[in-house]
Amino acid sequence: MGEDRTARTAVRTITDLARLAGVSPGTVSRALAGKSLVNTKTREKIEAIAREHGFRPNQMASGLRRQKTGVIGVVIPLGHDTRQQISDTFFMTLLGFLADELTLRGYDLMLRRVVPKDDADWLDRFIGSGMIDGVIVIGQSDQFDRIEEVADGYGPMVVWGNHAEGQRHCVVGTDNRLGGRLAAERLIAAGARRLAFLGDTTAIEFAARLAGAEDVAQRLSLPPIIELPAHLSPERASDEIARHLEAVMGRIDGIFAATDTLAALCLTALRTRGVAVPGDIKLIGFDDLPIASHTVPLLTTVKQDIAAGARGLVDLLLRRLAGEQTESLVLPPQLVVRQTA
Amino acid sequence: MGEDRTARTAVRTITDLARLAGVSPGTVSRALAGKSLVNTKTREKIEAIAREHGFRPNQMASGLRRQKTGVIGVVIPLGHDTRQQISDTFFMTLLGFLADELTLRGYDLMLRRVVPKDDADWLDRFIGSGMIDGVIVIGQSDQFDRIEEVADGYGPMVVWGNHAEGQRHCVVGTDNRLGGRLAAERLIAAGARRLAFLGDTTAIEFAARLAGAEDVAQRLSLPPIIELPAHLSPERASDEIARHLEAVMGRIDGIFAATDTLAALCLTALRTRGVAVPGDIKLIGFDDLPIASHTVPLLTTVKQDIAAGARGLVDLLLRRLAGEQTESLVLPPQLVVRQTA
DNA sequence: CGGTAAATTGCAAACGTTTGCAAGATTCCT
DNA sequence: AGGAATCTTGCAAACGTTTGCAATTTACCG
Repeated sequence: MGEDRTARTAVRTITDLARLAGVSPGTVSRALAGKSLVNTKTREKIEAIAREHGFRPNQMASGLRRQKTGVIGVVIPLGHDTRQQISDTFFMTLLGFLADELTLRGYDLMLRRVVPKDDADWLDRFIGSGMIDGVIVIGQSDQFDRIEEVADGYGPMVVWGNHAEGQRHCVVGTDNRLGGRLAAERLIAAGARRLAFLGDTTAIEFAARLAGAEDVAQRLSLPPIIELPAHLSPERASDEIARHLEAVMGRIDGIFAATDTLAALCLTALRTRGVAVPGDIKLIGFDDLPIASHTVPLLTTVKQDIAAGARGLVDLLLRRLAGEQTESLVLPPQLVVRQTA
Repeated sequence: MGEDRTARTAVRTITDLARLAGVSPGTVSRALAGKSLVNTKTREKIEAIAREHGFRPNQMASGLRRQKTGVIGVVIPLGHDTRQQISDTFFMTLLGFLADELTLRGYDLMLRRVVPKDDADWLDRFIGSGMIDGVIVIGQSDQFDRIEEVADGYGPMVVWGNHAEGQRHCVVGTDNRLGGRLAAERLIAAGARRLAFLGDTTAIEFAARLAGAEDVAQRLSLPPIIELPAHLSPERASDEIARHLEAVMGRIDGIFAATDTLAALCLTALRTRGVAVPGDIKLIGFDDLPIASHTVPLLTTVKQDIAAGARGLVDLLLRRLAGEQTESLVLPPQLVVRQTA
């Protein structure tokens, strides 16, 4: 009964709590904030009451007053292909690591997926909402210019993506060009000479991967790499891949897929038409997603260190929040040789 | 130059904007809210100025005043196995669909991953933060009781997971028991008689799947199903699976894996030891993740409709926010026959 | 014990928005 | 033209915290 009575007293606000403790709201605020300006005994009493009633301060009010929210925005721009990242294991895994890393650093994560094409204002709207202290953009998609503009006037932003000479926004990402070189070199070491690149190069990360491969092809005076554009969503990609193979079969002996997902689809398509891998065609992917170690034959690929990427993103963002100027962070990819090349 | 001057006038608050428009803040608020109480001409003028200066109202302040934030919390409790869901494609895909669905309905998404073991207070803390209007819990993990308690005093919560007789919290999920039946029936139809279940049954969803399979085994007077517990993270699971196979090989001819991910690992392990699938052992998974259509041989599995699940979660939550009482939603799983059984 | 320094508290004004109420301006009718 | 009805607008009080400043209490010292 007595317990009932105390439990019944709803104590939602710091003022309720203050009344119960017989002090002023200000004191309660200070006590809960753990500042040293309040008497130890008072603090303990207040903490006890707070615990007993399960009191939690309203973060909205706190955020408004302090002009900071403790929330980091994470935004995934869905480019050309709206359905793109939904199936994209890479981005989702990165998101998982980001959530962990941010939690660890005491921040909450607000997720937003946007379609820039329908909503030119996507980035400013998020930043201007007053809900977030900083923003992490996952993937530049085709929004490089928009991001550059924003970066001029807004500090606490870090982007996952490709690093270009002289760009103004702070980016974390794999050295895609180097990755492309590694991939091409591996294909060639495995005996391939006439290469194709599978993937849509309007995404600048992919373009950079192709460029790296082309570096190698040129250096060795191989024929130019054939581009085979493909969407990332499995439904669409399957057809596209089939058509591409139809067209180029016999003229190539090595395929560099922009993504493990594409590589896996490609592998299936090749098997369907009875093409031996790596016998007739060598194949290499990118990312080293779980799927790469489940295909038959096992997929040779270029690994991105996703956990390190997430750590880098958060680290740089928090340093920028603290007012620091930060350079971009370019992570080295790593060749993982399995069976397809 | 003129443009420079106007652009320079920082207009962050509704009051700034009011001053520029020569009206009171209240009028600006009403104009921007699109209420009909303001003169068309005034509204247009205000909207023009707002657009010109890229004004966005502060959502924190708005949220505080209106006592609603337009944000839905999504929380993933990491149970027994901390690293669990990070690699779990299923949860991540669900999250992606949730993000889409919430955006569509005009809500933002706040993501939190918690380790209940280290933080008994995880759910109340999130709810009491004042930052969210409602919460979606992805996966009951081993927190069924905690969730039940909270459900008694807090309406706007919907949980992804398993539905049990007479439970008090509103849940959306696949009929796991039925799924288990479908799986067992398929294994048996393919010729298996001595079944094993691969997965950790302290997760109640998995327990229900096993229960469904046992229903069938009992009905047909087959020997009891052998349990092979395994973690979900690939690193740990591989070893565990290898050990399990070592122990039971020759005594079973059908494996029901709790998850496609486990099934894929299992398939690899079986190939390593030269066991023919489906020749010597039939195998079936659960979920129908992308990986299921990339293994060799292709994985037979029980499909969960993730998109429908996300839609259901959001729909029920919004109805609860509107004050409605809602029943749980149980989705039918669907057998997808491929090559492993 | 008087007096100063330090520690502790209360007061009240912010943070930026929304909204009930009432005042002022228009419109419309007779 | 006079007055009621309807539109528009402004005023000011919230929403729940935090924090500078000042007032009060306590501790300390000679």
